[in-house]
Amino acid sequence: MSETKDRPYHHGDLRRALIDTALAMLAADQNWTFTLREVARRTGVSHAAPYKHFRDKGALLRELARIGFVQLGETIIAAMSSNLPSSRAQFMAAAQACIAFALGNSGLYRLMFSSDADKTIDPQLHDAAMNTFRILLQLLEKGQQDGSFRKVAINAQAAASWAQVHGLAMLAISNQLLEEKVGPAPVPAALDVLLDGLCCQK
Amino acid sequence: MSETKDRPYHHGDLRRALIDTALAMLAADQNWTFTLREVARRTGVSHAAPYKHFRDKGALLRELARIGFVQLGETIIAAMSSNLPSSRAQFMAAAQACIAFALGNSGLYRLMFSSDADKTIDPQLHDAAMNTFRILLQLLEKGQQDGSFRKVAINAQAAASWAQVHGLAMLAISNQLLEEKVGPAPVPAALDVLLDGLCCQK
DNA sequence: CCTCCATGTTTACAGGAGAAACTTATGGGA
DNA sequence: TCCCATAAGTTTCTCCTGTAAACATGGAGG
Repeated sequence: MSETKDRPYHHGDLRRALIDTALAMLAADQNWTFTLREVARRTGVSHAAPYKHFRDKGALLRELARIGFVQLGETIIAAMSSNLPSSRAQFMAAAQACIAFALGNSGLYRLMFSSDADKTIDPQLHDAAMNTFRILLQLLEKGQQDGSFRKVAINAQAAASWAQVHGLAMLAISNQLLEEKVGPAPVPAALDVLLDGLCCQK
Repeated sequence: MSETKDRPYHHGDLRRALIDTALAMLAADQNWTFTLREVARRTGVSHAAPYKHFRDKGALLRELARIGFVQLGETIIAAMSSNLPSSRAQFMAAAQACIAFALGNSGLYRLMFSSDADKTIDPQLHDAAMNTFRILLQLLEKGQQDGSFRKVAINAQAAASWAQVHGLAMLAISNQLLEEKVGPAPVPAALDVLLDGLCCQK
């Protein structure tokens, strides 16, 4: 049959193909209401095939979220690696990179922090999220050591920072920072409020 | 027929009954994966009846979220109304009340801020959320006037505070504040970090 | 060369969403 | 007073989804 090349019985890397399709759909409509059958259909495969690679739709979503955390981590690290003068500047760059990522991939970002990406039942996802979180911890530690940040319980600072950045990202995604007539650059302004509490010099 | 009293053809206030059932289910399993049919079933009504009151499941969810915002607002106001010495203390009380509400109604709280409660397509929901947000704005304004808070663009402070409190609430809900071995009282500690940036006196 | 077994496919079924058509009370004119 | 328009429920129907089970295929190892 001439279709052998077009569609060999064994796909080769269906798992990856399904992920790519789902990622594309997620990016296209910025939500994850697509059905597993639709993903299979677009990947050109029978509707039951995905079950050989993912226990259920949730497992696929968690894998997407895991990839998202890896990408976010890379994005943040890239933003920090440019030669920046101070820890404060580095923090600002990292936070803004995170928020930019959220804005550019709002569907994926929301999925990453949604209850559909339950980290308590997926160690791999949990680890990926933790690794990204650790970037923040290391930045805070360095900042405390070089005298930029106040020497307070590191976890309180981490919780405050993480909460702040994530909260801003979510507000930014849902347009709440524009609609309410916040100033021209609400994100750095809000981050400055936090950094004023974080940094030694007022 | 003897059933007239048990189940009159017209329910009386089915809309309210559906909301109550859904609210109960939301509280019971802290998620909103229930089906509309299940809600109808438990309310003792045919599966199509809810459509007379809600366009679809989303409409019901948004109404639940709206109620949640009203309740949250009342909770916060109650927490602030106790005689507190300073604006800083009042802010702390309001923030902690918000986080306590989130912990005590994690399903509802997550729904309120999820994409399933889309504020851009539901003016009533949007207004309810805005009203609750306004409590924070007023508190910040008062704090700036009485000299407690720095006189910075009010919206930057509001965005920072809102993001912070909401972020902490989400972290608290998903147990991320305990698992990562944060100190004994991570929430006030993190809020102190923010308040240090907010307040005039360091 | 032949035979497993991972990877696909087909078939089957229990629900769910929602539309349409039908039924029942109820209250506001004629 | 009667009567019917209408709001509020119900029944029925169609399409779709998730998921399980049984079957097919072909590539890699003995």
